[in-house]
Order: sequence, then C-alpha cells, then structure tokens
Amino acid sequence: MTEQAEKSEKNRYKDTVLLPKTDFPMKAGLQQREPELQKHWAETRLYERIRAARKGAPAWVLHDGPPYANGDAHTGTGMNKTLKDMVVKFRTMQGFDSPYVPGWDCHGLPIEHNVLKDLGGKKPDNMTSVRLRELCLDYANSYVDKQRAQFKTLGVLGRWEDPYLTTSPVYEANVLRVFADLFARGFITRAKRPVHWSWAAQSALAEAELEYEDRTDPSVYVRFPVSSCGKDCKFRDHVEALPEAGSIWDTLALLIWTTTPWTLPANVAVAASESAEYVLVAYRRAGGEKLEHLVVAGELLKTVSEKARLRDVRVLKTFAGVDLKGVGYNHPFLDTACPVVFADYVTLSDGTGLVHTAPGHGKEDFETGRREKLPVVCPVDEAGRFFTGERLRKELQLAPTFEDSRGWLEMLQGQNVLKANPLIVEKLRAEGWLLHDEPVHHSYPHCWRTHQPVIFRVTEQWFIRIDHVDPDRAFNPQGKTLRQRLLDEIARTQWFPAWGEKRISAMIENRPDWCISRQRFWGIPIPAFADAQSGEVCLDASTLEHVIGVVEQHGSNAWYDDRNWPVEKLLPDDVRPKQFKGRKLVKMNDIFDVWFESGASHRSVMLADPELRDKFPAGMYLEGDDQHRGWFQVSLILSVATQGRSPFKQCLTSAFVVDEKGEKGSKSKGNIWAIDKGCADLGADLIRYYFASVNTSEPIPVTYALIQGAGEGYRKLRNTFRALVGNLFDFDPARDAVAYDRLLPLDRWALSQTARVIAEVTAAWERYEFHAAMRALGDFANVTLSAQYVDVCKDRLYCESATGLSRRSAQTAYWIIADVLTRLLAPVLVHSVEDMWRHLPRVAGSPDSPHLAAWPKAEAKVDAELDARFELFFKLKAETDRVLDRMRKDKQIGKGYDATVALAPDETLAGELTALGKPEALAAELAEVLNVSGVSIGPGGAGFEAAQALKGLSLRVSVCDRPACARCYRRTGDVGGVSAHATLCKRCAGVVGDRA
RNA sequence: GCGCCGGUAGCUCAGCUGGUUAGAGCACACGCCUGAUAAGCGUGAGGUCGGCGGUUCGAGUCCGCCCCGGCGCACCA
Repeated sequence: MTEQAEKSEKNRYKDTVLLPKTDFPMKAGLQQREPELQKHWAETRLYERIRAARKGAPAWVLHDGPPYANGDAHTGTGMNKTLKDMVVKFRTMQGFDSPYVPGWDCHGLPIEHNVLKDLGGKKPDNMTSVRLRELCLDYANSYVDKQRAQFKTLGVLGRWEDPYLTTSPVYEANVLRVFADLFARGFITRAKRPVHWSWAAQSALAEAELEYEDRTDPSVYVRFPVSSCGKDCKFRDHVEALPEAGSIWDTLALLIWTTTPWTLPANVAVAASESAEYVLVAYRRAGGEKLEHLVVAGELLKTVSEKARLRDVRVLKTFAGVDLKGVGYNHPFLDTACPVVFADYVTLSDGTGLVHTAPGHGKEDFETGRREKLPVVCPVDEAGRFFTGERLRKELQLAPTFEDSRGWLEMLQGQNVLKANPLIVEKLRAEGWLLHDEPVHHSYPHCWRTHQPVIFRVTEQWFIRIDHVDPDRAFNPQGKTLRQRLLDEIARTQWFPAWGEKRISAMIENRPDWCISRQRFWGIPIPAFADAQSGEVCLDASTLEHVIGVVEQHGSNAWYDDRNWPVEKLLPDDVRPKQFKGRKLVKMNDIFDVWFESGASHRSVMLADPELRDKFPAGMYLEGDDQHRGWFQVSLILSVATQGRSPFKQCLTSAFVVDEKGEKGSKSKGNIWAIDKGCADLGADLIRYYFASVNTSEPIPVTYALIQGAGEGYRKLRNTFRALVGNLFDFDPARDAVAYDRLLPLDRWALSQTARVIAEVTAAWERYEFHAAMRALGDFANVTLSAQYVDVCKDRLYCESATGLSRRSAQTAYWIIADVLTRLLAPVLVHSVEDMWRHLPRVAGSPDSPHLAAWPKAEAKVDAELDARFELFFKLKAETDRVLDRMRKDKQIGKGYDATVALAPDETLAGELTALGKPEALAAELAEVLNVSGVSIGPGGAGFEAAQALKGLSLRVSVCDRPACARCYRRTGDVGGVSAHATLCKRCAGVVGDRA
C-alpha cells in the first residue's frame, strides 16, 4: 500500500477511534482563574454552606493564632495560613464541623511605635491618651483589612467577615476575666524584681521578646581596694602571717571582671566561690615599678597576668574562697563599704573568680542580694539613663557626707548607660583602678522591636507565679504547682513534630515567673488602682468585676478617658474594698504584656464566641516553632491556671521561611515578598502546592524560582487528571459504571493501587506530614497512572466498542480514580480542584464543590493478589522495554506494536506464570501490558537474551512484519480477515461494523 | 559549654525493627510516538550513603569519636 493510501485508510477510520476529549485545560491559568473562583465562592457563600452542611457533626477546631496587625502578610504568614487552611479542609472533608475564625493581634508596642513615629517620635503634649489610642486602633484596623485581603488571595476559607480582634471590647473584657481568675486563685503578685528592660522601647520585656544578637562590649578588670577584715577572718590571718603584711594591706585589691562597666555604680558586693582556690599575689604593672597586691582565683591568675601584662608576679598565699569571709572593700569611686559574699554560680571559666555584684542589674545578683540582705541599687531610669542630681544620690544610696570631689556623679548623671561605658572605663584608668581592658564579642539579648540591647533593671511589676499552688482542691486535687500542672498537660498533648514536647517542657521547667506588666499606652490596662498618697494598691474581686463590666461595654479606652471616666465613676465607693471607700485613688498605668492578651484567646474566642464556645479545647494550634516560647507557652499557662487544662489537643509547628541561601527572610534584604503579589505572579495553588510539598519541619526556602520549579509536579498531576477525564466524555456513571466484580483485572488492580494511595495519603495527613502525602500522590500520578496504567489502557479506551465491557470497565476505574485524585488534592489545590470537579462526571446529589465532598475511604479494595500479579507483569515490561529501546535506537522499530516478544521463563518462573492464567489468555494480556503486537511464552533458544533484573527469564524481541491495522496500529496477524474492512484487524472490523 | 535535628545521585527527598546488585521525582543525555501534543512513553548516565574506627557472617541502617549545617538551652557577672 502506498503511503498515501495508508493515510486515507487511517482517515477513513479516524472518526471511529474514541480519542480523549475534554475542555479541562492543560494550562491552568491560575492567575486569572483564581480570582474568579474566589469571587464565586463568596457569591455562593461556600464557607457558610460548609458550616451548614457540617452542623451538628463532631467538632474539630483549629484555633487561629493571631498574626500581628502590622505590615504585609508575607511568605511566612502566608504559609502559616495555608497550612491551617489545609488542615481545616482535610478535617472538614473527613466530616468534622471545623469552623475557622481568623484573628488579629492588634495591641502592642510595634503599632504604638509606628503611630508615634508618624507623630514625630513621641506623643504631643496636647494629645490625650485616648486620642493616641484611637490612632493606634485605626492603624491596626487598616492592617487587618490589608492582611485579610492578602490572605484571601491564597484561597483560604474562613469567617473573614467576622474575625476576632484583640481590641474588641468583648475580647478585652475576657482577657481581664482571665486576670481576675488568676488573681482570685492567688497567681498574681506585684513585686520589685529585676526584669529585662528595653530602654529604647521604655518597657519591660518577656523572654519571648528577646533576640540574641552579637555585640561588642568593653571587658574590664578592675581593682576593688580591700578596706577591712572581720574579726574571725581567715584571710586576715593569711596576710598577717606574711612578713610584708604591712605593705600588702596598703596596696591590696580584689580583682573583678565585667563586660558591663555601666553597672559598676550599682555595685554593692563581690561574690566569690566558697570552694574555689584563690591566690594572694604580688606584682608590678606593665608600665610601673610600684609593687601591688591583689586577690584572684588561682586558676585564672595566668590568663589575667598575661592579659594585663603584669610583671614580677609572685603568689604569696593560696587559700580557699571561703577564707574570704569577712573581707570588705571600698567601692572604688563611691567610697561605700561593701562585703565579699558567696554564690554558687561563680565559675572559673572567665574573669577573675570574683564577681562584681549589682542586684539592681542582674537576676542572679538580685537573688544573691536578697539572700545576703544587700541593698538594691538601680540608678537608671526607664530610658536607660542615669538619674540626675539628688535623685542619683538617692538611688545610689550614698552617704549624705559623700562629696563628688572626683566628679563621678557629675560625669554619670543623665548619661545613657551604654554611652557611659567608655567614660567609666577611661575614668577608672585615669584613677588607676583599671588593670586591663579589651573589647569582647558576645551574644547579648536585644529588644526584638528596637533591636537595641536590653538591660536588667529592678522595677515594680506584676507577675504570674509559676510555682504557685492553686489552693482550690476541686481544681487542683493533688496540690501541684502550676509549673508541674503545665508539664502534666504538655505530656497529655500531642506535639508535631514530636520534639516540640521536649522543647516546650524544657522551657516550662526553667522559666521564671512571668512579668505581665508593660509601661506603654497601646494595650489593655491592668485594672488596678492605688491610693494617691500612699501608693497602696486597691484591687480585689469586686473592683475587677466592676471594671470588667465597664470595659465590656465601653472598651478599654474608658481607663484612659479621665473626662468621662474619672476614678470616682470608674470605681464608685460601693464596689471598693472597705478600707478604700472615700479615699482618693488613681488609676495605675501599666498595661498587659501583649502575650497575655493573645494567650487569653482561648477564653476570649474559644470560650466566648457563639460558634466556638461549645468546642473548647481546640483540636489544634498551628504556628511557627518560635511560638513554643511565645503563644503556645502563654496560652498554656493561662489556660491551665484558669481552665485546668491545655487549650489545645494537638500542636503543630512549622519551621521558618528562608531564602535560597538559607537566610531568614526580612524586608530589608528583599528576600521576602507580600503573599498577594506572589499569588498574582505565580498562582495561589502553585504556592500552596509548594508549601505542601516541602518538609515544613526544617527551614523552608521560598523563592519564585523554587515555586516555579514545583510547577512540574503540579502540571504532572493536572495532566494525569486530564488524561483520565478526557476518556470520560461519553461516560455517565449512573448508566455506564461497571460493578466492581465485573471489572477487568487490570482495572481492579488500578483500584487496589488507588486504595493504597488513599491509605498512605490519609496516614500522612493524620501525621501532618503534607510532603509525604504529596510525594505519594506524585508517585501515583507519575508511575502508577501515567507510566503504567493509562498507557496500557489506551487501546481499550480508544479502539474497543464504545459501550463494551472492556471499555466501560476502564472508564469506571478512570472515573473513580479521577474522583479520588480530586478529593485527595482538594485541601491543597483548592482552586484547581474546583475545575477538576466540574469536568468530572458526577452522580445526582453530589455536592457542587469538592470542598463540600467527603474524604475518600480506602475501603476493602486493596487486593494483594492482583498487586503481585501486575507487579510481575510490569517487571516483564521493564525487561522488554530495555530491549525495545535498543531496537528503536538501531532504527529497527518505532512503536512497540512494531515488535513481538517471546518470553522463555525457567521452570520456577513458568510455574508462577501458569498460576496467573491460561497460556492463551496470559499471552494476550501480556501483549496489552507490554504494548506490543504479540507475546508468546515458550522455551528459549537462539536469539534469546537473559533478563537483567528478573531472575529466570530469557527473552527475544522480534521485528513484526505483519501488516498494521489501520485503526489500532497493532500487527495482530488477522488484518484483512473481514473483507469490508480490508485494512483492519478482526477486532477493529468488528467494532467498526457498518459504521465506516 | 550542654542538648536536639539533619548530612544518601546536580537538586528535592524515600529507605520501618541491620539482609539479595541503595531507590523515586525533577533536571540532564539519547531515542520513540505524534491518538494525553506548549503533552505522553522508553532507555541511559550519575552515589567512597559526611569522615574515621568498632560490633556483626553481613551496616546507609547499630555503637563510639570527629567534621559540616540548622536549631534550642545555658553562660555572657
């Protein structure tokens, strides 16, 4: 036959071949399609319809951790919302009632900071606090609106029109109720303690608000002159026993070391180790001839003398630290008499073994000071400056007789502490106290907002007592401390990844009491009053209840609105404790730590919102793993203390978003972008697909290039679905679906594989290992479907009788698989699955959106016997494919139908094959699977080659020169058997019949 | 300093309680098909499983030490 004749024969039968047909586009056009679908969801009220459909079902609530209402929603927050949406959609499809109420954290320093910046750095004198707070509220609300719009572009479904805001009066009132409960149970205390203090933000900071950054500080070695020795002082005996005792006393000093010279004015003691070994040494300074003496830890003498380049160093006496008991020294520039004390934290890893102790500026120092009854000196104001004038003298607790003859006070007053560092060092040097100084690099806590170093400062603050034992036995039957109860609850909670439990446990085990007060405007006031004269604090259950009522009605602005809410109205006599009736009171100025607010969301949202209040505790909290020390921890503390249990049953964390270099995202580096822009440029589904595909428990690189790269995987899934649905153009499941028992073995195998994937994907989702689910789906689409199943089914679907069993059988499997694929992808590819769903033939009564559909169940479709059968077949295929490829490269054949295959199994393999079917049928089935024109099974011989991976097999592939069927291209050997269709094989002639 | 996690093909990762020749996807090379077509199929190349030592008949898998990366905690007086 000529080439042209061949062509015309093909054309003659072209229309009888049932080629795939679908409008489902290969190209997603996400950028255009997604906004359309989002609009459609809004118009058809999809979220509300889901709520209605799940009404009364078991609840499974993911409680939203509120993002901060400031700045753009970027990749990190976008990922967080995406993961939450995936979990919510998964649980919804599983049949749970899973409402999603998003929230925003609207109070706090950063907003106040930005508003003040717009006002020129500080509150104008003529502006009321209420006005400032209104500006802050406007600012926060504008970002709520902005971020809400940004999150919606990701296709996240939720109660966007009615979110929770920490600024709403109801929210605020419930925060106060948490405080009232804590107060009633005895957890609240007001005390003077050292706290981390940001002088730049002028506020106390919580642990979670610290960031450690590298910094260079002066490291100084300072001589503190020994001035006295108590009566039974062993050290005195040591000195007196030496012949040169007299001259020693004149030049003797304790050598201390510090990297914060600015704390030296607050020095009140030197701490030594009782057990360490100290030495009394004589030496000369690098540039001097005078003999001097000092005390230092023996182990550190060498380092110190080398650093300070001391000469003629001679150890006069070695003794135990405890012998220093009773030694006193004179503060080098304030002349106060100070003692040597002992502390077990004194180590010999750095410094001199003699620790400069300033209880006003260090936590351990403070504890030592309390134990040793040392004065607490804290001469630094809230802005990090030394006090001035009389106030400075007072704070330094100087003797009235002290004369500032050397100009120390003059120099320090009003000085920022960090700027004071070099001044102090230079003056110490000039006066001869300094033995050595050098710059030291170390990590140092910084304020997370201002990025300025923080200082320790003793102030009066409100605290939650972590080791308090709630006396209410109904609530705390075993009389445990809050800390212990927190650890108990942590153990009862499921943590994903599992190491989260260790992490948060360690934090709870070690954490100090929680300082909940802040000295700012933009927050919820701690509703305490004080006597205008004495400062005595007025606070009890009834004052709290009354103020809470006012706040719930009028918002927390009432506290700041002195005109409308003077103290007499805010706290009328009849709600005051007896002793405060009629007295002049003032409102106290502290606000709550914002972490207290967001940590109270279990009360303000989960237990207060009409839609959620019967669903406490939440099924899950899901945030970045930094929230172990943030929101998770504070939520846990407040809920365990006031509700007696963890506010969440599961806690899932993700790692941080980084750039391709592994660096943390930041706006200034430009490696972070607004999520709505990402959606517009790349498509929300692609971004979602990427987030679902990566291991979120390790730092997650997010760049355009990486997300675009993930497009391969997305397109493969899409095209595989398209291949399936393209073959369902004439399939109506109600009419054409074939019962499972009548399905062809290959189709039942495909369903068995599908069942396995459902099980695997579901298990991965239950562990929240989304990337494992996406991998399973990717492998399923790539290998099981695309390379194996779909390829083998083509002949049946294209060429068999349209309504015959073998075609309908394949279509039935295709339909089920396409449906399962759509559902398994629904939580991730939220937009794409809508289009998939629309192109999928559906039975009457099925929902109009996949998000209303049910999660697939594996049921009992796994068939191990079939799986084994086809596993063997596909192994045979791998062997023949290798040989076929060689022949293609030799230009002997083109497509597989140009060849036939002879298989020569050894005895064992032959036995296996025999068990799988009668020789005739088996050969035909294998020809189909191998995509060749014929298979024979028999003994081997010349031209056979050994298989590579399959034991016991030899095979021979031959060029098949039988004529090809013009319709199905197979060279079956029976072409022309039907005279009306001389160019067709018998099968095709039968199918075509009279039609062509 | 202590602890946790990770280090398997160019990239992203699978490899459960130790057991035949270490796998997959992407990318790459070559080829086929042109009836999934800005698709699809096949074949191939590519790995001292971070390094060293040990236990074992046998180690990517267990143990010890070390190196690298990330994180947490502590210290930073």
